[in-house]
Amino acid sequence: MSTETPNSEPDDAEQAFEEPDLEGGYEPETVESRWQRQWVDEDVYVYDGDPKRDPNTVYAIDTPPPTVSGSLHMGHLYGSTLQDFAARFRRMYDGEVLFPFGYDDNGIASERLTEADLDIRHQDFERREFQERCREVCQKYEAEFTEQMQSLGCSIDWNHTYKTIEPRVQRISQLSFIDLYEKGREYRKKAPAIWCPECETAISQVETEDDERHSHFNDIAFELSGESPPREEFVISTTRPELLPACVSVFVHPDDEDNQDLVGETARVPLFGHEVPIIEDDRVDMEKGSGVVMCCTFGDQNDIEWYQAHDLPLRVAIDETATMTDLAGDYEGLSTEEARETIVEDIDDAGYLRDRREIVHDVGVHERCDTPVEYRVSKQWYVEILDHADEYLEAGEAMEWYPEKMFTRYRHWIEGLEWDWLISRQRDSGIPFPVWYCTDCDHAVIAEKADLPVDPLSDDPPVDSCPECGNDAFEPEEDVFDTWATSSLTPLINAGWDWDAESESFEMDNPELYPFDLRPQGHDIISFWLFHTIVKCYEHTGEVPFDATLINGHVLDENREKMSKSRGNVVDPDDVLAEYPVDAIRFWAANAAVGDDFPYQEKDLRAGEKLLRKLWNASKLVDTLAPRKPDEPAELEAIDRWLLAELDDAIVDLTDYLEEYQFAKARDRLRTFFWNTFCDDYLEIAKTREDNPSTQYALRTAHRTFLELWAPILPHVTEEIWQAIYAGEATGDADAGSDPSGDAGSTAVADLESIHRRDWPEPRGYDADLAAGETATEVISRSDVTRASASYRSTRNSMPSPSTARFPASRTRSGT
RNA sequence: GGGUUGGUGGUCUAGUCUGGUUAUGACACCUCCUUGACAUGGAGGAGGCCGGCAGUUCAAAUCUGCCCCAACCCA
Repeated sequence: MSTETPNSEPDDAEQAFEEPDLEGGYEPETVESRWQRQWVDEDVYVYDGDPKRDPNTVYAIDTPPPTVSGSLHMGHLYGSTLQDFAARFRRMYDGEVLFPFGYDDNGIASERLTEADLDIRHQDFERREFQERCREVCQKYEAEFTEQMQSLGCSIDWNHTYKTIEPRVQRISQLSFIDLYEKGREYRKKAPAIWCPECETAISQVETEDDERHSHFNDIAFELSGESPPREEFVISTTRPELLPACVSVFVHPDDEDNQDLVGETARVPLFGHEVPIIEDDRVDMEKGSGVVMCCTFGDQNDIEWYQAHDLPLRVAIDETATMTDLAGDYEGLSTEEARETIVEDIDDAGYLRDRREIVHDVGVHERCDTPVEYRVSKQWYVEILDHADEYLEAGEAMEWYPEKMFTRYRHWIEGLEWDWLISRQRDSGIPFPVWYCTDCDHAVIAEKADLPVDPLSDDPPVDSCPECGNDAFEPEEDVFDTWATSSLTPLINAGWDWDAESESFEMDNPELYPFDLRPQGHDIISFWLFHTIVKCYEHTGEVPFDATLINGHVLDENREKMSKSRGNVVDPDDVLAEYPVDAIRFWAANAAVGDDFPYQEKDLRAGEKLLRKLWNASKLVDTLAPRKPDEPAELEAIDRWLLAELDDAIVDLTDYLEEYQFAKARDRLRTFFWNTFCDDYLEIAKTREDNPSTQYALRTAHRTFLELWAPILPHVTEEIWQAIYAGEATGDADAGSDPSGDAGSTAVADLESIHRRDWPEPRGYDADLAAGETATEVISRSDVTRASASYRSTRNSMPSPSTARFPASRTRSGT
């Protein structure tokens, strides 16, 4: 073993299992991928599910599955690394851990990815056929993504993965719909909904965002009709003159003295000629334009409120593709943009345009395609949430928030809710509603739970005739669920929630997992993903689905600026991984206070590399200073007792920090103790006490503990050192380790004694001896260390025996 | 426009809730050191009016008010 030459056997060097040893320097580029492969091959992180397990001995994480819309970015890398810190710590500390992984591939995002990737349009395909294309494209991206994820070395249970489009999940999603329907929490209603004319679907409030757009404010004169009008005309300002044909009324603020005379009069819409009432309402913004405003079907959310409050008629001038309808007369068939320009010209020609000026204003756009949204009346399915808002708030209060301050965001979001949750989407790719409608009375027929998953487009309804009217003809629901309707079920998916026909109730395959211990996610998705998940799970189970939620911040660029493609400051994880060890990246990731945004910093990656090297080199030194398994002396000497007392303190602190997800504090505490106290002070002293059994015992005890304490943060290097020195010793068998002749990975060692499955260190009780600590601290003051080292040096020069000769076992064990 | 969070040596940050040593550490910088793992190491040093203004207090990075700046969330 010790005579192994670096470049022998170039032919199958890759294939053969490389026995870890401490020769030479640490080589992360080969070591890390080797362990990543082996951890997966040997099921080191597989959750050993047992429904009867005491829930308190299981630490279950519910990870939000990434949307399939592209490749891995720094946010994924950072988020999964934080989750992995928690998972690895808990696996050692608590026992079993479920760290699952999934893909959210049933929604608009993956549908648009497919269109872009294949350069096709969903409209040009049959639904089934288009869905096939989606599956193919997603599969390709998912395979790539999985590979990238695995190269991060996260302790994910790769046997426990799911896709939100797979049949099992489709069944859960449809069961969820039926359960909420039976509980009276869902309704189908014809009502105004936010509509994306590009995607041609209704969308929910959370899918819109504001975007600054250039536009024009047009001052348009309206004439008063009526018997004896108080004046001839008034002026309204609008950015959307194409909505004139949809105008249904004009509003004036009750406090607007200048325009009070208009209230109760009737106005004639220019160009289109129809007459509309002038009404007062305090929702008018008096500061904007002339203070007089027109209400249309529908320009914005105010229009909808007025439509409902004043019982106004509907005048639909724009259809689902943002094309003018016949109501627009001559303008029928034009797009809204074309109509806007043409109508302004015609209004000008007719002498009604009083002014036109350029403005920049915020427009609601669909977050997926940046298209300004419209508001359309259509028949949609809703989940009722507004009436339970208080309960959802209480559910949020019942959870632990890390950091605590993030709860405020959740509270504000709930307090600002204005719409029930719209869950139907007029799309091709997605999970279908398990619903048919009677062609006669429109009664909704819901699928039988046993038949799920179903697709009403190809499956028959469970009844032959309508239970309401006896009619025997049905029409399938063509809509599919909103992505969030399914991705809000991940705790139930992970716990194996299903309808049990025998007991006639919902049950879980792994009830010990639910409620989940931790829900990690970025702070940007608190308001919808986390919120929707709480809504769904709470309604289904009556329980808050998570004990705690961990909110991570965003990764910024080196100048603390948000990464964005347009700015060109995006850091690609592949580039970082090519240059730095994963463990060094993890060391960087542990640096931010949880919840804070923090910059990507190469110098922190270099600091991580230095630490790996230090850990490696210190391990080499320890290995030459003490036998691998020294006996515990009856009495420890003061200096050694002091070290172990300090170690106890570090264990206590570290355990507290990691339990509270304070990764940055854990990292700094351990680094300082390891580097400054252990390496700089204690190792120097230990060099002078080589044959001392007390020191040998303390050295080895501390070294093993350091590896265990570092394991959650630096899993690769600690595993490599552990395997090189300590693995296999428990049995004492000669064949501990592996069978080098075995044929590569597939038949690898049956039971790898991974450091990551060891028990988390516990204090050994040395902290009680404070007096020794006091004395010892004085002993290792700088001058003493220097003097001790110097004196050792002078004696050593006349002593021939190399330390390695004294412990031959340390060099040959692995070779036997 | 409303809300939330943050602003600490050149850079990133700890400390702020619970006021009280010389304000923490890392990186960068300067000086010295080839001491049996590590010079990608070690020892030492310089560098901060803790965003601004006012207030409370014997005492303020820390508490209060106002202002400025940045990011995010919601309009």
